[in-house]
Amino acid sequence: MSEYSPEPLNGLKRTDYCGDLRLKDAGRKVTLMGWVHRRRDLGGLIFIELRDRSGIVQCVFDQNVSNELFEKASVLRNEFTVAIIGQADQRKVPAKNADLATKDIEVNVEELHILNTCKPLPIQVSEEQVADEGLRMKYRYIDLRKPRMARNIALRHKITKSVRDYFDSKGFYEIETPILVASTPEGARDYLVPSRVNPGKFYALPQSPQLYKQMLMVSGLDRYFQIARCFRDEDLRADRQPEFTQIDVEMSFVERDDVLEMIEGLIHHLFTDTLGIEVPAKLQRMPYSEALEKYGSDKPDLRVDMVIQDVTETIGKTGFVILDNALEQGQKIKGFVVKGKGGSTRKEQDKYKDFGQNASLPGLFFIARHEGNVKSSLLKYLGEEKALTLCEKMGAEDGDLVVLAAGESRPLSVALGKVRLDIANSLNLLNPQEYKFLWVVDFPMYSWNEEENRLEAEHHPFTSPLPSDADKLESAPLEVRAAAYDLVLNGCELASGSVRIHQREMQERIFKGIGLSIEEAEAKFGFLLTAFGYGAPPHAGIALGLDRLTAIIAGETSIREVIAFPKNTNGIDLLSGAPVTVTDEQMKLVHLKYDLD
RNA sequence: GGGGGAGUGGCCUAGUGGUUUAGGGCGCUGGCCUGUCACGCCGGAGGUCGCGGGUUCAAAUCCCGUCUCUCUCGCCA
Repeated sequence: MSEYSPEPLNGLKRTDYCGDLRLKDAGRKVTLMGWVHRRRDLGGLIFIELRDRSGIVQCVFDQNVSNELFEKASVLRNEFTVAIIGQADQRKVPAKNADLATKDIEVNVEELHILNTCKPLPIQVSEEQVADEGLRMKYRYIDLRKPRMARNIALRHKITKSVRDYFDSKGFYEIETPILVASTPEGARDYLVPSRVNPGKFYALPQSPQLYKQMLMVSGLDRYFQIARCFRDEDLRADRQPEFTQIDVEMSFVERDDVLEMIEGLIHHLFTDTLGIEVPAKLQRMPYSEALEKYGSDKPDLRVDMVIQDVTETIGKTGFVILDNALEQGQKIKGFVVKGKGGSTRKEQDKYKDFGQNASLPGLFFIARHEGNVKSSLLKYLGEEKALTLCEKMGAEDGDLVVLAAGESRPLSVALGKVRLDIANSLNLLNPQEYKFLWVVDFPMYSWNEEENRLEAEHHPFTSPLPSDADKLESAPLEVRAAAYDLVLNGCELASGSVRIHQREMQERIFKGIGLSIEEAEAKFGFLLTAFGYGAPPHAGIALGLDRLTAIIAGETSIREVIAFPKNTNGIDLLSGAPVTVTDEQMKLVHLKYDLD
């Protein structure tokens, strides 16, 4: 390697981003700045793929044009930082790399400025091999240079921009709410921040801006949104980070459908803007009870049309001990049809049985219609005629497979829901390019918390019950439906919201319902109850998970691929090392002492 | 808190008790090459096989412990 020293910019100005150059730029003199993505040194001719956040363009150094320039270019190595001035021209030889957006153009270099060198890399920027994720996080600044990551980050920007444009056009204010807030008793664990000036007291980081956005409605600000960071001190997953971002929305003087329509507009706008995909103006809606009955899930994946059907009546008493016993215990027999799998092998059916096992369904039965025949282990109990009637009723034609199981109604549906998805997955029926949206509505108000032996709010305790069910709040609380709604995309919960309570009396009833004493309610949420007494308007809102939304649009399975600096599964930021120990001096300042076991 | 998977030069990996002096690719490096495009060709450096202990004549390979990464159940109003 010959000697050289990095140069200053010296007033150089970039004229173009690498990835933006096209045939129409041929003949222009351009100044580019970026990184050496690849070099191809042919001896006498050097090709450099120059990369910046926009993409890659080929640059050419020809020894015959300038020997001095050529010598300088020969020291370039991967990820050197350079500025290049040259003539953009149509490629002399057509590119073999047809995927390259800049394939029609190359830059004949006239000036090269080496702005910085680069040591051999701990992870490679080229995308042929993917380094261990821990290493990627430690060297995130290199990882983010990958075209795919740059694309994801750009997409995220585009989405947030699009969200802001949309809500602005609809008369929403973007309002920041506090990050240092009061700890709340319900829900996830809070991150705590000790207060230096208030010894022994703590802030919490917000799990959501819920109460503040409701205060904004009481304030008469009418329409609020925020790209809001939220914090939950719970264990991590591929789709769960301790800090995550929500598109948080609240509106006054509206009912449920006004919110749904507003969000349908947003989704339509977003998908057109980012993917060029036309989402229906009105999205399908389904009550929670129906979603569980038909799909065994409160977030059904509608890309798969295998619908769970209750065939208890059709099958009736068969003489088959297992099914008859189930019937006697008041259990149900349910199943669904797998299209085109009537000829499935024993091995495939065994695989489906494994799916059943994983969903804690010990017994899975099959009825196969194949080339005019009916095959089933149940045949000797059902008889061929009944089996056929069952198939017809379920919509199973020749060539299809019926999957059946018995159990307690609700758990059976849930288990079959899992099996349904596993089978669909194994048959590659889940097309990632297909986007099936669904509003799940009429969620239950409460669920029973076994451990704490009390009711808890299924959504959150600020959710209004459906007015028609409110009279059952005390007498039959588990039957009360809430004015809550989820937006589901391909089996993934994208958004969750509700019509809020805006009257003190109703809010007190709900707090009481979840076992919060008057004193506790007053201590934790007194300001909310007080505020409701001063002319709180009817209001409703929703929050969309920006990370998941972006991941789905980007075609990524992990939200870490669309977050610039995510944390690992232990909640550690491998780049900075956070969380870290602090000095005794710092601890003393915030009046804290360790008590480590 | 529980369960599964993984850890081999800077990176990705092959190797499941002895043919291993741990093989290949990328990267790095010396040389050749004027139209490559994951350029090509010839050479070179770089490894206590995560760490500690054990079993064995012999351990990257089997066992135990431990650390790290990852997936997952619980948890996530």
